[in-house]
Amino acid sequence: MKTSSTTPSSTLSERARLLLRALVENYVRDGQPVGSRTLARTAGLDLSPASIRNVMADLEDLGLISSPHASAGRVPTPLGYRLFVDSLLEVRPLDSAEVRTLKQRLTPDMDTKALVESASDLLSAVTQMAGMVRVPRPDHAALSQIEFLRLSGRQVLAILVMNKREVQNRILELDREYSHAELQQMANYLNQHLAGRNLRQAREQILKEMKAVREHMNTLMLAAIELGERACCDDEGGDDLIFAGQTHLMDYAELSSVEKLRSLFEAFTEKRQLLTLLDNCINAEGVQIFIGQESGHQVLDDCSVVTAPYSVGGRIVGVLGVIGPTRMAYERVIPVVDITARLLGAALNSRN
Amino acid sequence: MKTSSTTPSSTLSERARLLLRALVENYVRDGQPVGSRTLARTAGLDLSPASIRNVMADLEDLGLISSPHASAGRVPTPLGYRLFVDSLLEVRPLDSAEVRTLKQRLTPDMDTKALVESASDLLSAVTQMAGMVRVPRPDHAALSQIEFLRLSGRQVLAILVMNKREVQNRILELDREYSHAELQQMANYLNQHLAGRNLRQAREQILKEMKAVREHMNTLMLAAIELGERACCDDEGGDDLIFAGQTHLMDYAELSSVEKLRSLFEAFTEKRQLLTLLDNCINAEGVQIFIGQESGHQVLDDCSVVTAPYSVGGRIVGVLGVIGPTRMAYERVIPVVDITARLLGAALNSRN
DNA sequence: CCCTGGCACTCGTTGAATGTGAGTGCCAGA
DNA sequence: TCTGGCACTCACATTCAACGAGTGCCAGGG
Repeated sequence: MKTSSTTPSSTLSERARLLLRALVENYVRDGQPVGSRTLARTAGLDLSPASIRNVMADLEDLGLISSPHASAGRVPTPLGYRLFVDSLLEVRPLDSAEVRTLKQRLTPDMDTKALVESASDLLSAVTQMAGMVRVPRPDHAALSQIEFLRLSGRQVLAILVMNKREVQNRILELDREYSHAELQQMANYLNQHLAGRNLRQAREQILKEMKAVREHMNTLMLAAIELGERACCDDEGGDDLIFAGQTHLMDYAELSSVEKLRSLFEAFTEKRQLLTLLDNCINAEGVQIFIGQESGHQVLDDCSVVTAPYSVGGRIVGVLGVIGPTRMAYERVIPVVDITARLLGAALNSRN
Repeated sequence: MKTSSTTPSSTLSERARLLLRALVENYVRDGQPVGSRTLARTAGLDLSPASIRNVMADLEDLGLISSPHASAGRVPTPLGYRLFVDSLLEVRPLDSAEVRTLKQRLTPDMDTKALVESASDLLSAVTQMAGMVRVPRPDHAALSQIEFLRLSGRQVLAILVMNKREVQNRILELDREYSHAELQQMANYLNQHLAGRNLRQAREQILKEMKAVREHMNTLMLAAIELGERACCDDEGGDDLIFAGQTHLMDYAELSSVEKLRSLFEAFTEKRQLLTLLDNCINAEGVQIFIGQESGHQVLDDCSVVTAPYSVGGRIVGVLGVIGPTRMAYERVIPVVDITARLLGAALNSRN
């Protein structure tokens, strides 16, 4: 922020950096290509449009900006946005009133499903884009109680009560018939050893005790462990990405060609692509941003995706994020996604 | 089909009827206003364009057709479509190969949720429009087993196994604490008296026996009945309208203005309006058709909705249908919706 | 009386010509 | 190194004319 020529960090003159930043800010605000004159007025630098044109030519050579056509202004390229978010952007933290509002909508007295849906709604409402939340991995959920119900023959219904209120069922096909008493006995055994632990801990515990247990019980316990692993938070398997506010995307001129919308909405119903994208973010440190083609999914070529993982008890259990046009107010969206992830994690956590 | 002037049934000359029918068919096929010459060629009547123009003028006066502008052809109005479907349309039954294909995708070995989703998918795939299915009222589902699980204090988890494989949970807040033994006893009692019946029968049965039962049990049984009433098929309450293929609607020129699409898709996420519309159809005899504004919901002003109730064991338990542009191939869509409703009902039925 | 051909008229659509304005690139001078 | 000036480029809007599909109406013929 001091030298007036090139900075070592970026091979870009301070002036160029300032101009790029001003250009992105202008374009994000107004949505129209910005020309040298506008930039001369708004960038704060005391330069003539002509000088600015020179710098803009450089920026264009570097692939950071481009003009839609000869006599229009310039528009940031994905590369330009990338540089902007990486080193030019000043994330303004949300003001505390906003944070409070968010917090009110994510309170520990809600169950997992309600929390996830609320988070998704909030993301979309606050950013005016599409929100999405990967439902939390059930690992962290505290196992309150486990019970087996004999259905018929070898079929047993396993009932897991998590977090005291949330119930999961799974029908298990067993290797042989078990009597009502046997099932009861096994449930008791499991409850004794597992109640209060989360699924992960429960699994470890089971593995530890496995060897000490009579042979004919192992299989059932293995089944129970498997059940725990497969059990997915709240909803019935696979359908574990919650969207909100997709229709907001119809308001953005850059996406409003019907074909683009079509493929986007197909991706929303299909979910697969977005799931893989989010799952790749699950190990990221914090907020992660995919600009344009960076996501690697063609449907999202004209979009940016901002994601953040959220964690419970120090362990990352899910990811959330928003989808919008590349032209989005990153300096606002980033803190919103960040805070929402924290608040969701906190709410999930302090609920146990 | 005989008199050459006006028929008593409709105040419309046979010629006018034939022309209206040809006009609708042409317009539905090509999507463009149809003029007198085209009609002269395709309607089968051996008339000159000029004569046809005279008839078209009459039809326009009656509000059955209208011209988008002076020098375009004519287009059916909603009223015109209405007359068409009411008395001009010849529903061609589906050929048996198609029926077989549908049948293969709706087999009794699927659970309720899978069946409903499959039906919705089929509707949208076959018609190339949006399909929707109201999930069946649980009344018809056969209660295989009921069990109570003590959670904490007065909270009890009720577990209903329906149709041998489908599980529903509901947490009940009771008036006092019940011991494990008491709960077991009550479950046994209920199972003895209710197993195998469907929820409606179970409810009646309960009401009958109520007076004969000890006082302190009544409340729990009432709770159980209430549970049964509230219990909703498969999914967790309220979310009981399954869509498929909404994106197909983006392909129709008459809907592809972004604002129309926006409000349509908002209606899809909101669901409320469509639910009320469908719920109004639940008492209809068979296929019901809403053309344009007939639905009474502004979002659907440019759409037509074709619905049909489906039933299990003679009782109507749900409704399904499709949404598409008013300009749709009614003579094909109607039998598709009809058959799908029958097949879904049959699959649900023969599963018990 | 109904049907038909003819004709004038309407009106959207297309395409070319034109002007306008925003913005650029480059150059010469301070 | 910055700046004003100037020619140039395009997208966009406007105008205008030609076109064509289709209508409404009228007068003549079966």
